[in-house]
Amino acid sequence: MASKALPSETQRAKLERKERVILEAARTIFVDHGFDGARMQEIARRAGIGEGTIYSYYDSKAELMLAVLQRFWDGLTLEAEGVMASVQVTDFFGRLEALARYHLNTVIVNADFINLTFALRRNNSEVIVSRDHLRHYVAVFDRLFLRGQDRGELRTDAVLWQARDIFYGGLEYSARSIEMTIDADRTAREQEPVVHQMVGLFRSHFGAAQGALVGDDPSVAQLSSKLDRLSEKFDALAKRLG
Amino acid sequence: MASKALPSETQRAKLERKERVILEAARTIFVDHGFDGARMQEIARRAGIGEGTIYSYYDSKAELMLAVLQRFWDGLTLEAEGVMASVQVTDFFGRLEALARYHLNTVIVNADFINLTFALRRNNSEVIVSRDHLRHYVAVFDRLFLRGQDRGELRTDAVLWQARDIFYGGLEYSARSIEMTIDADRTAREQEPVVHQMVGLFRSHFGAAQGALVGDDPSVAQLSSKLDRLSEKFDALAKRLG
DNA sequence: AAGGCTAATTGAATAGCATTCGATATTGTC
DNA sequence: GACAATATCGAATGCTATTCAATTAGCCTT
Repeated sequence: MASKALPSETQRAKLERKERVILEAARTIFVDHGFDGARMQEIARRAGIGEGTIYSYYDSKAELMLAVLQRFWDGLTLEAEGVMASVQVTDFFGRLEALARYHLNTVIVNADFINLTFALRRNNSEVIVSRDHLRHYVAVFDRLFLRGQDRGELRTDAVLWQARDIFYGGLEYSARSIEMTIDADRTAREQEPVVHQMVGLFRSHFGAAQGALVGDDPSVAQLSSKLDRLSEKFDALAKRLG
Repeated sequence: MASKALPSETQRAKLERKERVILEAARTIFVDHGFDGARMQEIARRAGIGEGTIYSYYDSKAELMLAVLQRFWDGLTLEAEGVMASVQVTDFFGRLEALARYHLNTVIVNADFINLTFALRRNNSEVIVSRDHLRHYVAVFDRLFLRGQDRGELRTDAVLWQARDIFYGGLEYSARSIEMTIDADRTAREQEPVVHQMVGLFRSHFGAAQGALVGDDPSVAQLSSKLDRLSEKFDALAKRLG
């Protein structure tokens, strides 16, 4: 029985290793040539196996791509969680800043890949990308946000998914803009302003009263000045009383 | 000469009509089946012409797609400009709301198509989608924003492209979320909250001091309670005075 | 350790599709 | 009406994902 389990374990390990080799090769070729530009022959050659062998691991090119994407997003999720675990600050906005910085940079570096995620969606009507990996990835933000609400740093009436859409949507679009201008006017837009912009936006729009330091919020400034005036009147009256 | 120009005019018109027919057919097939799923044969059949004829109008399937996209975005731009022209309100936030409502709805209705825009980008390394039509489209927002700054409704230190990325990025992501939940939990997320959220966000984050009226802002609530306490103290003092 | 059984691997054969091209039809000019 | 130029056609081409019959490697039994 032991002699049965051990070789089978080895066999499994071998298959898994080969699977990794295929995924690695596929990833490289897909990134270099895009989905349609990638040749199954080249992927097979790079993985050091026969063309047909790939099809005993994945049913089609699209599914292979899907597996590559799955791996990619899982890696990102792990990295994002790592960032959240290692960042020193404990307040919501500090952690949000770290996440925003990580995400923006990631999106810029892996732009091709992220585009492929959405490109695949429509390629074959049969194959629709499972959105689970995306859900899993954005869950990092969700946890942070809910914790922020629990700790009273965020408005309790703020809607999670609206905030999430602003966060990821804004950063993704910014990444696109940054890319576009880099090769358009050769004037690279910087990432840091985008990060700070996003954090500032969360502070002023989703931040709770007590924790928020909304120095630049005009409506607060307005009320504040009114309050100051009232305070002055009060002091004047108090002084008159002696 | 006149006899020369007139028939040539007719001929040109004829060709242009045929071109429109091809584009119309291509659009339908692309929307139905996606880029890879679309068969040139089917497009030809639908347009009522031979397969090869398409290639005397467009050099390749990708370029045909490009032409379809161009037409699509130009149409959207015109519509968006129409919305801006016909909306009654003149203040920035009112107009922004109209634009946001139009854009969100458009993105949801034409989701497939908009995905195709970005999907094509990578398909063949030779064919890279011209981003001009996108630039043209977002220019509607740009004009509105700059006008808002001129009129003193927006902070003058707000950066146009950052605001633009938040606006379009947030709405696009929201559209995706809305789509996903519609077929996931069958609980349709509504569009209106997203629109109001976006306008509120612009008000609190990009709005100039004087114009902002953020009634539900908790930081305001906090100041308000301070004001109440001050008011009580005031009343107490006044009573002491008799 | 040999033999047999199962599962994995291979690459040549198949099939689907965009694109090309020589032949055919249409249009415009005199 | 005939000639030139232009537009149209769809069968032939070429490229590539996918299949499959043949071959090999792994594992178990005796």
